[in-house]
Amino acid sequence: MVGLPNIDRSHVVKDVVADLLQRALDALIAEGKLPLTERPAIRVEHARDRGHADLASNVALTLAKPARRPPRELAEEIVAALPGDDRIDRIEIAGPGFINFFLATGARNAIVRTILEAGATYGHSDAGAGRSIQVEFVSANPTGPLHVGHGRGAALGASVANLLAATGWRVEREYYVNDAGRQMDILALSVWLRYIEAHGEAVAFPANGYHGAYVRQIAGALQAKEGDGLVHAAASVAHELPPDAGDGGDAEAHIDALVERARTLLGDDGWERVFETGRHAMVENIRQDLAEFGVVYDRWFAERGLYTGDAVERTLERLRRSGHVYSHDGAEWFRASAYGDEKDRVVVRDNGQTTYFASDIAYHLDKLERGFDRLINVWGADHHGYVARMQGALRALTDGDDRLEILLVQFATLYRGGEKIPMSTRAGEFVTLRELREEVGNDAARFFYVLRRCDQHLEFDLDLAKAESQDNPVYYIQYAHARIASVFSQLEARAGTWDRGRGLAHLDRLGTHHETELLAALERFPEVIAQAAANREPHRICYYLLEDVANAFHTWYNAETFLVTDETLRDARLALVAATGQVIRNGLELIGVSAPESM
RNA sequence: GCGCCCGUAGCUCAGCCGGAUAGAGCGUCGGCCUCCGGAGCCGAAGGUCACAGGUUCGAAUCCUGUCGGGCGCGCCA
Repeated sequence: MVGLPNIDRSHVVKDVVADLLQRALDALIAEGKLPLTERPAIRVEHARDRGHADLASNVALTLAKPARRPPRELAEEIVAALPGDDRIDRIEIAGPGFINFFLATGARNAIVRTILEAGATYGHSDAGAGRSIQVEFVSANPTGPLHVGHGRGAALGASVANLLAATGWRVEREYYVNDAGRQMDILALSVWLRYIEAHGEAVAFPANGYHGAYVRQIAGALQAKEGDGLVHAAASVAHELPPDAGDGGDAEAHIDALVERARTLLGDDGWERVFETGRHAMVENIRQDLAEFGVVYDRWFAERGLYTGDAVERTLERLRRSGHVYSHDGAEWFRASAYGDEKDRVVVRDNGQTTYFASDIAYHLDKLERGFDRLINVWGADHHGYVARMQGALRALTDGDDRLEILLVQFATLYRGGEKIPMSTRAGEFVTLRELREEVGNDAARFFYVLRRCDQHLEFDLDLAKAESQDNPVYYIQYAHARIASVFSQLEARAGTWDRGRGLAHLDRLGTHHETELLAALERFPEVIAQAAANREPHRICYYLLEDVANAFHTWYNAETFLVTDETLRDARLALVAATGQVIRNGLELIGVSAPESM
């Protein structure tokens, strides 16, 4: 993916205009008419309101101050110095000093050829210049199936990764498997309790254990692998444990004691086999779930690996040496407050155990050592309290370099029949990603998840996502694509063929209002991708496809017949139809949604 | 109490590295139409951009404060 070709943009009218303005300014500066020391950056924008213009520039406004001239007067002078171009019909100066360009009919037609020639790469660019970037996302603890909240992180992370790849970054997608903590011990314990329960050794299930049905399934797998070799009598398991919450005790103390008991009864080897069965089953469950969702990783990084080696200790030692970690009150602290965090954070507890934060720093040091130019983490918004310390740690490890970016994803709420679906992790009310996918389909799920900005709460309307009507935005876009395929099969049914060369040779036959609108939308695609990638905002792709492309296409389709008898006109229109299909496919690809030929 | 995110049309949301008369879909109201692909097409009404200051030639957009909503503030993971 390194060295994506530089795309020739001489056919993109917006760039043509920017170039003309640049030349006009250069000329004025050379003639001494503009007292500017540096060459100003030119900005040309698509006019929001077509009544104003097709393209507009505010250079005269921004230059007014440094040039000490009234903006309108400046605009007049720039316009007078503009070289001619037959793609521009006329130029006006409006409002406080905008230079408005009205394009000649057909000025944008050349984009059709560009799109058809670039095909699947149309819209891509090389802004990333082959630099490397790692996107770490989802990274849910493998203690249960993914739920709908994780789905949003998955859809966002995958789409952002695609956007970066499309803009010339070398992207690596990674899942950090938190398989080393106490929660994993509790999963192993839960599995084992269900396993002995299936052998008639029922122990009261702990309040803080994992109650989900999937635990019994894993217990079944354990049974298949181990037979009854790991069964212990219920009485020996429950013997003299501190009381659980239901018996007026402390749920945490109870379950920790149960874990210890299981370890003792099973021995290191037996415990490890139970643990590994649970870990493996859950990681595979998640991997499979995501793969079905179209989310595939380059690497699954196991937290456990940090402990089998000396990564955590090595990281701490490095921070101690550089003075970022100090001892206090029997614990060791990372000097997070030096990097804008509210306070310093413990990395080694007074009992000698390292904290989760310590292994997270070690993990991120590992990322740095792998040489990524940039790192992106996608986190649930409930983790925002960790942003400052994590970025602080990264700066401490890189001498102040700001290489880690964290995208926080707000919560998603599901609605069915206008009613909010309650979402707690309590058994029964838990909505998994798999259930959601099965109900609305992968396409709708991927689309709705990234439809909103990630820092916006998401109201996910299940009924709308399932609707086969044009109210459903995914359907509306996919329908445009299917319609395009249908136009060509319709042509075939009438024993006609599309002469692509003739179409491209007669693009000047395009020029109606609807065609011009559609052409303008297609021309904008590379900018939309560039901006979506730079801001990590895949929702822009959704809105672009929906409001700019699909809408313009449907409107055109409804207004005009493509399959006319005039062959040059027909072939030119079909070229535009084909180009539209290409842009829709490319856009949907970025957000992981399929582009069906028929629906 | 402190910190982060968000307050835009009746509803759900775009627009936010400052730019002209703030947009879309749904809903509401009024007209057409059944045509390559199926309730579709065209149009209208509807907004002090939460509020108050500030910066600027120009603010929904940047800064400060207030109010409202969400989330987070362990030697938990």
